Formats: sequence, C-alpha cells, structure tokens
Amino acid sequence: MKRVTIKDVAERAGVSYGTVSRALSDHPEISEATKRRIRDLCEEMGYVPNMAARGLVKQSTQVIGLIVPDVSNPFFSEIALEIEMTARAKGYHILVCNTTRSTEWEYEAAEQLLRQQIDGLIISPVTPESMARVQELCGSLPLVCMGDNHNGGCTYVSNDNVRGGYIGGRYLTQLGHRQIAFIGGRTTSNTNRLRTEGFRRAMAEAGCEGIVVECPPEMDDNRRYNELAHQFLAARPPVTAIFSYSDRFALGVMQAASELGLRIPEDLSLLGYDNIVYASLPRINLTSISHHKRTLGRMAVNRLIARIEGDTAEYHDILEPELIIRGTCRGIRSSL
Amino acid sequence: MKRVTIKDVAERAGVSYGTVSRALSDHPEISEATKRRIRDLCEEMGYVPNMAARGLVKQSTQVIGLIVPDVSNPFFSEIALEIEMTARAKGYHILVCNTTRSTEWEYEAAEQLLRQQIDGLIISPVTPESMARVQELCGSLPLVCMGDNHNGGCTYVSNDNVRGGYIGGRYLTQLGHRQIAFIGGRTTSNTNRLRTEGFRRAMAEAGCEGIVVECPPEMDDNRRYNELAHQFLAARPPVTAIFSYSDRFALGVMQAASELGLRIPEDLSLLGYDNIVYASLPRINLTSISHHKRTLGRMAVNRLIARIEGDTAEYHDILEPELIIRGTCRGIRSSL
DNA sequence: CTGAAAGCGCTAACAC
DNA sequence: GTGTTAGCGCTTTCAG
Repeated sequence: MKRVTIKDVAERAGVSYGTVSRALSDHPEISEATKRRIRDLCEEMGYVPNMAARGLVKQSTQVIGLIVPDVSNPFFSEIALEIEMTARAKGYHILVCNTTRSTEWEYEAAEQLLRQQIDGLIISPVTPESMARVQELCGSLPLVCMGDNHNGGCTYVSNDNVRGGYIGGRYLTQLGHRQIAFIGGRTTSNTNRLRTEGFRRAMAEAGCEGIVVECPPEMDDNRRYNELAHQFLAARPPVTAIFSYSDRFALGVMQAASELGLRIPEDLSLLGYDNIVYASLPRINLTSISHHKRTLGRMAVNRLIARIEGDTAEYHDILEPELIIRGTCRGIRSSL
Repeated sequence: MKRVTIKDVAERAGVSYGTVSRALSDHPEISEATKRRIRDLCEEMGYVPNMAARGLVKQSTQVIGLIVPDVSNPFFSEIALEIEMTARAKGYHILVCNTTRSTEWEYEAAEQLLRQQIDGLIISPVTPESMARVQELCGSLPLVCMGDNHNGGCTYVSNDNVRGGYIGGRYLTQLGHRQIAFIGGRTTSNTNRLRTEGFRRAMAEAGCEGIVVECPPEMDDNRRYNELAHQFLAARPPVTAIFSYSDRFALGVMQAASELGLRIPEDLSLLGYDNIVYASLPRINLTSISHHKRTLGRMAVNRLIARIEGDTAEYHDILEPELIIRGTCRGIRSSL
C-alpha cells in the first residue's frame, strides 16, 4: 500500500501540486472553493502529510528531544508527562532518550537526536561536565537544561536547591534534632552539591555538626542505595534524623530502617526531597521538600519553544522549594 | 551557523558527494583510504547526518511511535524505559505520546505519529474500539498492541489476564475469605473484563458469590478512585478482602481504608495487580499479581522490529502472571 | 489565483 | 573506484 502524496491528490483534483500544498497550508491567495475541494479530496484519499519532507525544506521538524536519566523514576516521569502535554499543545512532539546516568549514553543520545533533526533539546544532564560536552555538540541548537548540572552558558530551569537543603536542615534542627545526617546523591552531581551546601548552612546556623554521607558515583540503583543506608544506620545508631537527597533514596532508607527494626519517626526522623507522588501514600507519608515539577517541565518547554521561535536570550528560572510536612519527622524534647 | 552537509564535506575532500555518501555507509566499492579520509573530514567538520533526508529516500526513519495512556504511571514508565532501551540497542528511536485515556487524543496521536513517518507503532490502547480505529488508520504500517484492548487482527503481547484474575481470586478464597470484592478498572477496558472474568471463575469454583464493583469510564484519576473505594468500604463493611484491578487502585483503597480506620490486613485483605515497583516498599508491602512488564516491553519492540524488517506474521504472545505474596492479605479461620 | 521549477540532504542506479 | 543524476515529498519563489 503506497502512501498517498500531495501529487496524487493534485492529479485527482486536476491542479498542480503546488496548489495543493498552498491549499493545505491555508495560503490566503487560494480561493475558498479550491481549498475546500482539495481538503475534502485529501480526507477522502487518506492523505497523510509527510513531516519529514516538509522538515527538509522548512528546516524544522516540530520535534523536541528530551534526555533524562530514567523515565521510570517517578520524578522524571511526572516531568516527562508534563513536557509531552505542553509540547503537544504547541504542535511539537517529543523524542525521548534515557541515559541511565551514563555520560557516554547521554552524549550518544544527543548525537542521535541531532541526526533526527530535532528543533531543540531539553536535557536533565548527568553531570556539569557531560552537559558541557552536549552544549558544545549542540552548537546553536536551542537547548534548555533542567536542574543544576551545568556550568552556565545555557538557559536552565531549576529549583533553589541550596534553599531546599537549607529549609530541610532547619526544619530538623527546629524539631530539636542535633545528630542529623544528610545522605547525599552522587558526588558528581551539582544538584547534590547545592542541596548539601544548604544543609550545611542550616547546621552551621544551629550550631550542629551535621554528618554528610556521600554516595559514590558508581552507586547506581535503589538496591545499592538501600545497602548504603543499611551500613550507615547499622554503624551510626546515634543519628536521630536523616535528610535524604531524594525521595527515592528516602524510600531506600525506610526500607533499611525497617530491616534494622528502626521505627520511623519514633526512632528515626526522615526527610526526603522532590515530593514524588508516592511520598503522599498513607503508609509512606513522607515529609519532603517539594518543588514544582510540573511547572518545571512546562517552563522548560516554553523556554525552549521561545528559543526555537527566535528568542535568543538566556533565561535562568529558579523555582522556590517548599516543605511538605507529613508524618516521618517528629520533634525531640531538647533534653539536657 | 549553517549545518554542514554531505556536499560541504565532498567539496573539501575534492570528491563528488555520492562518494561521501558511500564512504559513510561503508560501501564495499570505496577504497579504505578514501573512507578513512572522508570520515576524518566529517569528524573534523562536525558533520551530522540528516536522518530525515535519508528517511525520505530510504522510506524509513528508524523511529518507532509509542502511545500509552500515561507515562507518569509507573506501570507504563517501567515498560516505556524497557522499550526505549531495547529499541535503541537496535538503532531505533522512540517518539512517545500520552493519551491520558482519551480515545480522541489517542487517535490524534496516531495521526501525528504517522505524519512523522514512523516505521512502526507500539500502542497500549484505551479501548478495543479505539484500537480498531487506530488499526484502520495505520493500514499496513507495522503495529503492535500491548495488552488486551483490541479485537484481534493485530500482533499483540499481553499477560493472561483471565488467569491473573483467577489466581488472585483463588488465593483469597484459599485464605478462607468468603466476602470478596473485585474493584474493577474502567468498564470500557477489555483487560478489566478479562480480569473480572478470571475473578468470577475463582469465586464460582469456591462457591462464593463475589462482588464486582465497576469503575465508570469517566472516572479518571486516582483521587476519584479513592472516593469510589471510600464509598464502597463505608457502605459495605462485611467484605473481608478486596482484589483491586491494579496496584495503583489498590493504593487508593489503602488510602481509603486508612481514612476509615480499617487496618490492612487485620480488618481487610488487599490484593493488587501489576506488581509495580512501589508495591514492594516496606510500608506498602502489597501482595500483587505480577506479570513480566519488562519482558512485555522488550517483546513488543522485538515483534515490531521483526515486522518492520519484513516478517508479516501475526503473533500473539501471552505472558504468564504470577502471585507475589507480601503482607496485605491474611488468612481467615474458616469459622462456623 | 494558479502553474512551473528549483532545491532541502541524501541514496542508489547507472555510467565510465 | 568514483562521478553523475534522478528522485524521495514538500515548500516557495517567480511567472503568468
């Protein structure tokens, strides 16, 4: 079954194919009558426009690339959904690639997306260094970064991670905790660096020492994170509160705690970051730092489309994080 | 910054651009020396092949469309990840569309994907009827359906939903439950029909009546499902076990139960379906019917690529579901 | 208002 | 081995 092209339609309509093209793109200089006739004919013949061919001449494909670490992570899948919906409403499509946090895959994904002639790229980079390479690769192609894993020189939209780290840390000290650990994300992540910084600031302000546990970069999946939490909890019983780099990791801590017989929040207060939807489940009920993921996705698309349409400015949007209090942190009487 | 094309490279190399094309696609009749020279030059000039242009002549874009209800649903995001990884390993890219369970959106998404000249389409349809329309639209385009929302006439990969419903129902009766409700998915879903059927069969076998609660098709998000569960639980205290159409819905039941002060599993046993990753969280610990989602995604891609590459057979792959026992169902002494 | 024709970047069949 | 050329399906001047 051959695809029906603009030429086939033109032939049946008894006009030149240039006319069909113009009718379809609603050119003003075509009579309403012909337009109507041609459109009906297209419908009838089952004509499907070929965007690739159009892209060739218009130098634009209406396709946006999206590179994320892992869509199966609810944090990213929530964002991905919002991105797809927003983009579609504006006539763009989304080509997704997952990097599984490999900088090589990330670079390769960017290359392949470029080959597909995407009009722009939204990326949540693995590290600032990998982002720099992607930026160079992309040249003047519209590019928007989500998060803080970049070294500047690009439009980005993020949340105030230092502030989030600070708010979280302060909340815990205000509850009376003194032995607080921040269990971090991968050391190569700038986002992690910023959240840690905010946490440290809050600790300093309260005169607490604040333990920071780092997650080695090769530490990949949840299970291994759970092990990390396990080791830490087993070795360090005096900690009364843990602030986790992300909700996902907090779930790992929960698991480890449960395996060690530590009750949350009775024996251990736990605070997450990201406020993924599962944090609000009744049995999880995780207190978390929330940032506006949907807004983030939407803004990323809007900034990108603006760039695609000619806006050359570089924007830096920082969303305000917010503490969502649920049931995993409890106050401690300030003893002594 | 103009993109550098095959012509630019040819000019710099002092050869015709046909030669460059052949060198790049590793044609045997080109001398190794020229190939090497041309490739180095491409590298140096930052040449990026234009897949759209290639697609025009080769009639293939190496892009696969994926239509799912909602990637932010962990069930689909797990599958989506597997699909993307599998496809990428075979040189294909994924263009995703979310339907949010709207049949109109679904159709529109399919149309738009066709315009993008995808080589094939993987879809998890909203209803058998909507699938039929998509099938018609796609004509001879390779198409693979995930799940049971189809009326045949296509390659599909699914899990044995009748069996899953049966296994789940049987498990509950074997635990001694007699007052069991199946809280279903949307009535327009064939998957739901099959799971319900399996459930009924198990009930009949055990001589239980088995209550089936249907979810009206316009009932969309989790919150409303939670309301449904709420109403049901409030009105029907004597039920001792609930088998939920999906884990997501089971989480809604959990929420409702918790709001009504019903403890799980002490007051109410709960069984889910899909075994999403969050089912295994320590605090959730949801007993569930598992099917091999990753395998499903992988097979869908493999079947599709086989079709793209010429295999014309129609395949029906049915994966075997499996009961994963965790902590939300308890045995009841067979009183009286 | 509409037709003719050039060309977007690339591949492949045909020359030499 | 390599050059030449005809399209792939479409948009867009330039004529008329």
